[in-house]
Order: sequence, then C-alpha cells, then structure tokens
Amino acid sequence: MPELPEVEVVRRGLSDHVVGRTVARAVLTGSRVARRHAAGPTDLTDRVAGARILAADRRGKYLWLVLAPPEDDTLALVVHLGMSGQLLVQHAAAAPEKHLHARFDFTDGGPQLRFVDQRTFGGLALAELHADQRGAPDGVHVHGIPAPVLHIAPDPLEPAFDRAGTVRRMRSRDSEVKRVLLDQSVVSGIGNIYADEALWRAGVHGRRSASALTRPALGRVLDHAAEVMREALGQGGTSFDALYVNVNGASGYFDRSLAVYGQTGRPCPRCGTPVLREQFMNRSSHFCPRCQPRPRVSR
DNA sequence: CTAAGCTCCTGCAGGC
DNA sequence: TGCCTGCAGGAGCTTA
Repeated sequence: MPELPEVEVVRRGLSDHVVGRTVARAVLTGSRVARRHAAGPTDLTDRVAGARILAADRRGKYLWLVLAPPEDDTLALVVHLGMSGQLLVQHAAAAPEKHLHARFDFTDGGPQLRFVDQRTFGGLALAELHADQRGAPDGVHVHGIPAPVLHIAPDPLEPAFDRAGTVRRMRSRDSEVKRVLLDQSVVSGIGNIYADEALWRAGVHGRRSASALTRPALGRVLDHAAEVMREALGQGGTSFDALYVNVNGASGYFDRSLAVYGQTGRPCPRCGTPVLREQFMNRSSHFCPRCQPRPRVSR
C-alpha cells in the first residue's frame, strides 16, 4: 500500500521523467478516475492539454504536478494513489494495462505518463494552488498547496515539520494513539504498515489513549515513524527503474525489514515473543504483546 | 469542532 | 472444480 515513502519514490520518478515537458493531451477511461474533479472529466482533459509541467510536489500521501497552462494561472493536477494506484512512464507503443484509467501524451513525443489502478480508490483532480496554511515556508512547496490538500497536515519528512506542535495536537485527541497516527489531518503520510512499525519501535500499543501518553512518549512514536519511513525510502529507491514509476505494496525491498506488519506468529525481532494480529478499525494491527503491552483499562 | 462507522473497489486465499 | 466469504485498506462522507 502506498504510504509516504512509496509516494515519494513516485514523486522522484515524476521529477526525473515528466517535469519540464508539455502535455499534448490527456485521455481518461471512464469517469471514476476523475470523480473528485467536480467540473468533470472533460474539463480536466481540456485544461491539462498544452500545459507545461513545472514541478512534482508531495505532502503526505498526496502528490501533485504543478502545471502552467498556456493561457491560465498555475494549477495542480492532484494525484492520490489510494490502495493500488500506479503512475507509469511508458512508451506509447506499449499495450494498455488492464486497469489503465488515464494517459498523458507529451508534445515531445516521448514516453507517456499513465495512471493504472486496480482497486480504483485512487484518482486525479485539477485544483488551484493556495498559500500553505499548515506548514512554515520550507523551500519545497514554493508553488503552494492544492485546495484538496489544504486539510492535510505536514508530514514528518518535511523540512519545516513542527514536531512539538504535532505532539501537542496528538495529545489533545481523545482517541487511541494508532487512530491519531492514521489521521492525516494530525500528521500525514503514515498508513497502516508504518503505524504498526513505528508503534512497535516505540514499544507502545496502538490502543493506548493518545491523551494518556506523555509528550516525550508521543515524540518518540513520531520520531520512530519518521525514521522507519526514511529507512523505507532509502530502500525503495533501489528498485526504481528508469521507465517505470511504480508503487505496489511496501516500497522496494523494505518488506524484508518489517518487524511486525504481516508477521503474525513470527518472533518479535526484539524479544522473540510471537507477533499478534488483531482487528482494529476494520483492518489489522500487528504488535508484540511483550514489548507493547495492551492498555490495562479499556477505553 | 471532534470521533467513529460506512463505503467505494478488485483480486486472491482459504474453506467446503 | 467451483462457489462463497473474508480480507487487503485510504480517505471522503455521514452521523451523532
């Protein structure tokens, strides 16, 4: 599942292969891929045609291309990969993928950009760019933040990430700490995999109440989340192919480094106790019952 | 405002 | 072999 490291791998691929080029035309298959674009799929394809791509930006799991249309203000093509979305840089002659939903041709006649998504939780939208309301100026989001991303909190790998402020906000929540970690309006980029890994590294059970944890403990959880995502990003880069901007599952080879996620029954790398899996928010949580004791009092 | 539940979707694993 | 169920889960939306 694409979380921050996987999305960043894709962003870098776009930066290398798409930024600086001019879109000749966009072709959408069906309307679902653009369902978040209120003005409709035709509006999207019309306005993207002829636009030069100035940058590829990201916040959390959201990705966007900064576009300079021929006769309009700068705007963003926002991409969310959802569960199974992929952006591929593909030769025009390559056969269409089974779940191909969007295609972008360029004026240089070079490789196309394709959006492929099996489970169609992902999608595309055109949006205006606004001044960043959530983060400090960081030299990264120089073009601003697209409207659909304004409610998303800065992620822990942004240069201007406000660690202390995020800890305060986490602690103010009357909810379980894993829920808070997954809430993209509190801190972004963390999904189920890295939440489980961060909580294991910090020795905190995800069902502990965020407001009952100390600020230093929450700070450690946050630091571990940043660290595990940084490590995954380091390994995700190794599987990057020049013409293939891919995301599917944990990035690159990092799945070999997972301590608890998907490791049910296998020994905890720290103490050897078998890893447990339990239902949480209609999905799964993986943890070590010894390193991460359950809270004593049910909430 | 916050918190929690529902829902979208396809492919695959496992049980019988 | 084939059918069914459950599971994978990000995040917008609805409800309270």
